[in-house]
Order: sequence, then C-alpha cells, then structure tokens
Amino acid sequence: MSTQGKVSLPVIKRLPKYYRYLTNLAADGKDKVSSSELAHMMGTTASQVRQDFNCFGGFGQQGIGYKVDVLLEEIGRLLFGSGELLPTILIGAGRLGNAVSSFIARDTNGYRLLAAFDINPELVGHQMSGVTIRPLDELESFCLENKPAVAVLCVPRQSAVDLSDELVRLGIQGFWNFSHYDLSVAHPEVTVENVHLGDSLMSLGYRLRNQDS
Amino acid sequence: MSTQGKVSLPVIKRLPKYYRYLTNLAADGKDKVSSSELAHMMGTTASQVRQDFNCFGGFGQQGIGYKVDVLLEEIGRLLFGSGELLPTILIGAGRLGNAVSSFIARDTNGYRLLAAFDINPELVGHQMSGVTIRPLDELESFCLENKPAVAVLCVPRQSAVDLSDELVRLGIQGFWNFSHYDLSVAHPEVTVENVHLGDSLMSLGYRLRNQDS
DNA sequence: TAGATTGTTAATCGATTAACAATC
DNA sequence: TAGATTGTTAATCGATTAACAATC
Repeated sequence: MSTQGKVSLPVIKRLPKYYRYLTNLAADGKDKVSSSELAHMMGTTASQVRQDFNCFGGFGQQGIGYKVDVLLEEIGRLLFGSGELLPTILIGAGRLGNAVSSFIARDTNGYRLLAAFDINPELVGHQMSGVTIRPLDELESFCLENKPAVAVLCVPRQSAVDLSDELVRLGIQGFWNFSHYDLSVAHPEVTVENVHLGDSLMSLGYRLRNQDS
Repeated sequence: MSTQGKVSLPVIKRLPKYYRYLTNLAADGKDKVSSSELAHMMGTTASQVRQDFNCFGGFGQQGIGYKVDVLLEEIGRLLFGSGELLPTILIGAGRLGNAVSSFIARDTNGYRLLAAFDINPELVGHQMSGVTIRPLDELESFCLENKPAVAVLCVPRQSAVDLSDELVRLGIQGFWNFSHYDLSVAHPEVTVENVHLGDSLMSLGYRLRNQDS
C-alpha cells in the first residue's frame, strides 16, 4: 500500500470524483458498494475502478465489495494527507479571483487561505472569503514571513509570466493557475494545475460545431 | 482535409492552446514557424504538432515550416466555424456565474450570451455582462422563443440534476458545466464540457502532498 | 457449498514519439 | 545542389478493458 510514485495522473484526477460519489453514498446511508455500482455512477467500467483502487492497496472484500466508510477514509487520506491544510495565497482579486477564493476558503478542500493580493488600490483593504486584500508590494515580505506553499493566480497573462518567476523564487511549490499562460513549461520544477476557462469554452465550441458528442 | 469524426479529444483540447500561441506569434510579427519551435513553446514534441495538424489536412510547407497566418485561419475556422456565434444562456448568476459570464460575453470565444437566469429575486433585473438576469420561471418560455444551443450551469449540485433534464427537453445541445454533478453520465446525447473546480483543487493537493511534480 | 465480487494478470486499444522518405 | 522541415508510416508507450483464479 501507498506505493508512491506509481500513481498515474489520470488516476489522480479521478480521486476527487470517487470521493464525491462516495460522500453521496454515505449520505444516502449505503455502507457497501461494488466496483460495478460505482462504475455505473461514474460512467466508467468496473475494471477501471478496481484497477484504480489497487494502485494504493486493495481495500475491498472479495465476494462482498467495498465498505463505503473505508473507501472514504482511505481516499480522504490520499487527498488530504493527515489533515494539515496547505497555506495558500491568492493573487488577483477581481471577479474570477473572488469566485475562486471561496473554493480555497472551504475547509473541505484541504487548503487554508492566508491572504489575497491585488494591484488595484480600490480593492486593497476589502475583505474577501475571510481574508484582507493586500497591495502587491507586500507580496515579498508576506511570503518571507508566512511561507505559503500554494499560489492561486487569477491575473492576466502578462502579469502571470512575471509573477510566477517571483513566486517560485519566494518558495511557492504549487500553482492553481487561471491565467492564460502556461506555467508548467516555464516552471517544470513546481506542481501546476491549470484551469484555462477560455480553452475549455473553445473546445466545447469545436465539438458542438462538429456534432461530435 | 476536414476529415470529420477522426479527430480525437486530446487533439481537440490542444487546439485552443495552438490558437493562443499562434496569436502571440502573430502579434510579435512572426510570419513563419516550425513544428519544433511551436512544440518548444507548448511543452510538447515536434512530432505531436505535425501529427495534430495533419488530422485536418497539412497546411505546412516542406522544408520551410508553417505560415502563422494560414495556421491561425485554419485553426480559427475549426474552432469558430464560419463565424456564427452559438446562442447561449447562463443559469446561476452568483459569484461564479458572474465571473464565468464574462468569458462567454467576449466575442473572441464564439458564443453569444442571450440571457442569464437565477432563482434569487435580489439578483433578478440586474445587468450582468451585458444581459438582464431573469427569474428561473421564464426559462421555458425564453428557450421556446429564443432557441439557445448552449447552457452554462453555475448552480449547486442538486439544482443541476433537475435543470439538466429540463434543458435537454428544451433542446439544449451543449453544456458548459460548473456544477458539482456529472452531466455526461445522465445525458450522453449532448456535448458536455465539465469544469469541476473543486476536483481540480483536490487533485492539486494530492500531487503537492505526494511531491510528484 | 454456491454465488458474488475482488485482486491481478493478460489483451486491447489509443495516443505519443521516433524515423525517414518526400519536397520545398 | 544542400539543408531544412514537412507529411506519413512504423515503433513505443501507457492506459483501459477483459478475463479469470482467489476468496469471502
């Protein structure tokens, strides 16, 4: 079990989805579930479900299925570790930043929002999802003092290019990146999760126009 | 050329990214680019770039490279068709809906925002990204009259389950889905682009905690 | 015991990468 | 012509699916 390093990205991307469906099952009072039931709900195959779970060390019971609470606990540990929250800062407190901040602030996701930053003086000083918006000048001193591990970027492309260099220098280990710029190419040494909303929207357009469901 | 149906999803997902980088190249005044230059910028291989472009019908020049304007035009046509915008409605005008609406309203993405809907009476009547927020009761009559093709869902999980059935019944062909619920399983007959922000955040957490860049 | 369902190995499928002839 | 780079086929790689023995 916990055979680190051999878990592929496709599997990792499915973990939160498993977690969601299992939470629903638990809420419905189900205590056992089979790989085929889970597969049906998730729109995948029983084979894949079993294969995925076995990346970590099978926690099922042959002939019976999986216990929902065991799965929730195991996958929960994988996703959230031993419970320590990842100290996080957000940069860019516009509309997108505002919406996104609420996801980080929810303590069910495993993060702790320390502060938000913006260049716009009109926003500075306001509260957002429980933290104060600070001027960008304070970024360096804040990071040196508070050692955030994760930065969430909700800024335009051009700012993101410069900011990411600065942030990596300041010891940031991961980015949740909404900027229109690909951090993983410039900074392969950090962990990046890109959310390119414009790209997502455009590829939907392609599929719709080409009638490919 | 335009050999429909044989373009795989991974290729489709890369199209907007090509489009972005080519736009930058054009802005920088470059008129030619090689597959290896593009690959370097995008963090992929020259082989993949050529393979991708050949899904549609090679528009490069052997020995020379690709002309930036030709690529932009061809990929632009793939992404945006002949220029008609996809009539779109948005449901859920909260913080996330508000942020997301600006992407749809930008006419560079190929969509036209017709209206927004919300159950919250306090939001109804306000303007958002150029359209009026309407009460959810008007959804059916609005759809019958205006025939939107795409619906953007920025509502909680439970509402999404019911709404998607209703919207498919009303003739919606595609969803840009931000709700915490998987539309593609319930409605395989429509085109769905899921953006699960919580899932994205959780999988970033896994990777950070397991030091897997 | 019989039925069910996992764990795990093997087969298939598809996407990425490499190689190279065609050609500008 | 020589150098460069595409178009395209072949090889590799990895992920998904199928199959089946182990076992509850």
